[in-house]
Amino acid sequence: MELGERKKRILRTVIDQYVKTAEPVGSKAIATMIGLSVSSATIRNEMAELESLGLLEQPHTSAGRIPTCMGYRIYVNELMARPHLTVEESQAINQALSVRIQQLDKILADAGRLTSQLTSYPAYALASSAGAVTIMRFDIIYVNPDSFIIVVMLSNKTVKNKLVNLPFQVEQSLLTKLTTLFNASFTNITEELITPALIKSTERAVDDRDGITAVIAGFAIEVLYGAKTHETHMTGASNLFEYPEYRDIDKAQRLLRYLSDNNELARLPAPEGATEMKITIGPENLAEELRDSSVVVARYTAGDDMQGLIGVVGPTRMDYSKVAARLSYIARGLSWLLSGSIKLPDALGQYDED
Amino acid sequence: MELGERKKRILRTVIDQYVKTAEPVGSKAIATMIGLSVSSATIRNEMAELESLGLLEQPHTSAGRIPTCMGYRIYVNELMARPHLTVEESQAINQALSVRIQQLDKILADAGRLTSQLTSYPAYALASSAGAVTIMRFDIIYVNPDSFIIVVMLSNKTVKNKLVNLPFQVEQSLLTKLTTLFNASFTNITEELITPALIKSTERAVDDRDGITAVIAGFAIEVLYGAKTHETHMTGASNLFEYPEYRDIDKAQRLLRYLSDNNELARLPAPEGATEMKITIGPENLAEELRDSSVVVARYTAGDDMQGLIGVVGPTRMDYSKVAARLSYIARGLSWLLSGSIKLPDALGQYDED
DNA sequence: GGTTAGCACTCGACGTGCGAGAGTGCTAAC
DNA sequence: GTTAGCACTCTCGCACGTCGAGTGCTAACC
Repeated sequence: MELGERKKRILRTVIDQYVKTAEPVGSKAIATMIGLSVSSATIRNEMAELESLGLLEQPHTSAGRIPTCMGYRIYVNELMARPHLTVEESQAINQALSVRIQQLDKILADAGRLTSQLTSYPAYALASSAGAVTIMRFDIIYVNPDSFIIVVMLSNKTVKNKLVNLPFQVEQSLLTKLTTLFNASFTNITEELITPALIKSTERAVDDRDGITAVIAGFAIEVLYGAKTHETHMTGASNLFEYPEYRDIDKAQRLLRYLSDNNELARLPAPEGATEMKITIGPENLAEELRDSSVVVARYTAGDDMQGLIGVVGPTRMDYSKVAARLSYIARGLSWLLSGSIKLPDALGQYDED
Repeated sequence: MELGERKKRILRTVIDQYVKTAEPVGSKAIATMIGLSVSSATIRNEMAELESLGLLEQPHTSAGRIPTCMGYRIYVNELMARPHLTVEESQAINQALSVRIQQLDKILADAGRLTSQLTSYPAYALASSAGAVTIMRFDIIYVNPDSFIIVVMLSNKTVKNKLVNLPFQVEQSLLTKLTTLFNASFTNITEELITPALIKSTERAVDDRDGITAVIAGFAIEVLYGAKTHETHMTGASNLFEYPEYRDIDKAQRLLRYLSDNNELARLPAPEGATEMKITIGPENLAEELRDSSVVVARYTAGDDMQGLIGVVGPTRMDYSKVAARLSYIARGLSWLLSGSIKLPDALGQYDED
């Protein structure tokens, strides 16, 4: 697609203006805004051509023009300004992210909230582990005769625990024996390999008649199962209402319903290959519910196995350049934070697109 | 408030009907629905009186009547049917609750989702611990020379852990010494009592020059801090749009924004004293955002220290009797589940009001 | 005294028509 | 290639008239 310089300028002006006002923009308005000293009639001719190229459209005959999804696509790929964050903005993000080293889920929720606040669009964050997760080690802590704590460390470097209360007493020596056996037989295997047969044989080996072996094995299965599923967070959904495109209740409802379904969230578009960020505009989205919305999503990494996405959903009339810049910065911040570094660097660099 | 039998019957019919249709109900409709063989004119006279008592109102001169908040109050206190759940319904709830014994937060999220599904209103669940939480025991698990796991057990019977990776090596003997010391000095005290001085003196006692003591103490503080704050969950917000009273975008937005603020959720009405359930209608709510909505909330208990609320928010035109019955059942189910019982009883009993 | 039929009245919902305003496409001149 | 001018189109908001539902009131009835 080869566009003349002036056409590009007009397209950009239409988009920038439409993003701000949500009103179709007319030739006269552009003529005054654009630096060039040409009349509105000239602009009209250019706009008519842009329309025949499929980049602009008219909602009805006598209104101004609005960008089509293809127009946004050109804008995102070629035209969009790449605003650097101001010092204040990046400091605010750094500060928000570095407040407290917490569990992954809390960090994710915070990052989502932060993103939503900074962009004023709904934001989502999700984490998933790349490969199959296994248990790397078991520890069983004897608390008192009728309770103990199971601690397991997973291959993705997370630790889970469970407090078990028994309606009867248990010997500390049994727990010691079980610890050894579980570390020998239940580590480095996936959930499916924890079979009833394996549990039974372990039970017999320690002469456990109370089902304690089964309790521990059950916890192992539960933890492995939980690690397979995605951790998702969604914030700022009510921001949607700020935008006139969602004044239509039914439209808003459909999108909100879609976004509050965690399974659907996990299926949202993701950056491919080595790219850091992906922008999906309107009908480019696979999900029916998103066909007239856009998604901007950035990837962050957390150690070797974990990786996640943080994204923003909004109308196709989205301030792509602002959102992309902030999202990119936050994703990098998350990567820093989660790869174990304690402090954020002063500058994380700026947003570069695909 | 002494109402004649017929007036009560009319009020109840108006409310039942209005809850179903969201349309003002007229005298003629009532005359046919109600069993009594009286004409619409009689009903009109009765309704005029009910209006002057402040229990009904007319949205405009020539429409039917709708209940006022005071009308709902009377209904809830005196008139409302107490439907028992059908066997299928209670079985569905039992099954959903007993699927899997998980962490508290997961259970809460599930219970919220369940409530929302069963009532088709937005639901929230929150847990908070009654008294001050302290740490009851510390365990430190040596994993390898540069990492270890901290496990703490809290007075509210929950267990938290953290995996620590060090940029240097640590002696197993140091960790053993620290375990003893922390169990001696950091148990049974609240967050405020973990002072820099206490940390410093522990550090000196074990000759720790690498700051490992501070890491462990930091985790203790973090855990105690986290235990103080409320765990809140909100589900099914998009259900709100089912109801015509929230077709007004601004109204819906205000409520949604309010409900997505966890701090505000924690301040919602709660049952007082020994009552199990509380219904707050329209202007009875303190929060401005809830002035034209209603809240039904039930209490559940989990062991000695923990207690929580599970509630539903919707229009004042709410099916109070259905919601109350389901909520009560679910709250009891939660209490059972969280007090350690493995299996739900077949019947949890039925809803009794204050 | 409570109940009922009849009737005039009120008010919102809905459809229609009309004028204003904005912005366009086209044509002819520069 | 650019510009001014003009007729055209379409939306939006407003006013108006009609329709129907439901009421309040009055007078008659049991």
